[in-house]
Amino acid sequence: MSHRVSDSTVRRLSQYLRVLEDLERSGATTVSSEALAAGGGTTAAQVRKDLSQFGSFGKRGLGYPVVDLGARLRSILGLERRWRVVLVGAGRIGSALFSYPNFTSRGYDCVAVLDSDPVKVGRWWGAVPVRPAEELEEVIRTLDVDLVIIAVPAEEAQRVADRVVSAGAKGILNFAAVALRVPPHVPVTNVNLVMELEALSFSVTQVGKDA
Amino acid sequence: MSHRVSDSTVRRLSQYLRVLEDLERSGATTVSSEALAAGGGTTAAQVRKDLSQFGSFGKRGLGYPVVDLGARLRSILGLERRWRVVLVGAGRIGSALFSYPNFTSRGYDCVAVLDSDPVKVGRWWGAVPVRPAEELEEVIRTLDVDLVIIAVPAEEAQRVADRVVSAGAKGILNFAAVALRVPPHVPVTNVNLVMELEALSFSVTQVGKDA
DNA sequence: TCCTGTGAAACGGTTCACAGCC
DNA sequence: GGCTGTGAACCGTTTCACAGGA
Repeated sequence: MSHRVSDSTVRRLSQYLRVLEDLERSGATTVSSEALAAGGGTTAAQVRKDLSQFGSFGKRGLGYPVVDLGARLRSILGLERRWRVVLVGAGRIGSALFSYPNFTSRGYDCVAVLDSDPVKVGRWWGAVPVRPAEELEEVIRTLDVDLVIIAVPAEEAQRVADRVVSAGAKGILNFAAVALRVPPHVPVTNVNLVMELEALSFSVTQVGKDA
Repeated sequence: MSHRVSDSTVRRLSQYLRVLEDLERSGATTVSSEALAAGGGTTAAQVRKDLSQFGSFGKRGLGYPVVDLGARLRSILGLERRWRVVLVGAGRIGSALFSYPNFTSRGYDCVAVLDSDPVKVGRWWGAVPVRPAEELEEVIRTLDVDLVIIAVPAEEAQRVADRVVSAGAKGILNFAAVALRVPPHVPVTNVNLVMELEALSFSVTQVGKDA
């Protein structure tokens, strides 16, 4: 069971978990692969393949136990522990992320915010003060940080990433529009809003180009 | 040249365009597939395959002309025109998107912001007032809206999407954590920040699980 | 009967390798 | 010589179809 799990599978697991949590609230005890597929925007066969990579949770003829499967997915996704997170770049994107109710409830704790703008330094973000960017390494080490969110302009992102890696953070969520170069033991997840918008305008441009 | 272009290809084109714009500013006239690959985080062969789907822009032995290729990519991605955009949900995510310098410079104009919270209605977002959510259809029709950004809680997202589709918008950028059901002629691009975070924590959990 | 688990087939995207043009 | 354009091989993912347990 230690083979490579694809990225798309993981995203779908996250989606299934959301559906399961809704079902938990509604009191359902079992769920079929078909129902999970409907809620997750995919197919029943896909759901079964995805889940079978991690074991056999379902009962044939019945479906999957809602609570057990939810717990298992949380365990697989690494949501059973809490993650200590630092935000670099005290802009709107970071603030958007922190305002998500799921951010804290899913186990992520923002332990520091940093910014290179002296005007922002010293202000408070909820319970956390904005610190100067120079303190990055110190913060990562002394606050035992796991994940770093990079939300700075593209030109600065690689420099931040280098410092983050050498200070020993375990993963990076990158909002800057550059491909970061980091060693393979530090996973990076990229989110690029402009790229998504452009993918959308491409799709819209394509619609009706097939008559 | 009218075959199906994959989603991943489009995202990469968007990345290449960014690299080309940097090169334009630095005055370079040609660029090799290898250089584009380095800036875009892929391989030279991938760059050539991607571009060859739309024609032959390069000169063998030389590379690609920076300015021409940039223009061509903008045309392919639908960035030669301006897009009229409405934001539904006057929260932080939308505000983050609008604060991106590239949002306006790449051709996106926010023509309206809507929210169901009476406290937010009437406030101004830059040059645009926040309007009540009921006006959605009217706004889409009278302001000739192309794209709608859905940034509302998951429970409300499908209802908003239905109204958006029936009012005739051409595409949706969805920040809500649900798979929207829409007819095939309305492209949807999903951005799910919590899912990205969970994909990251999964990857970090996996690192070192292979010894 | 119902629904999962899973090999096998089909599909699509990426990589390779080289022919062809500058 | 250098670098693009592209068929062919490769590889991972999705879909299919059915065996088998509740």
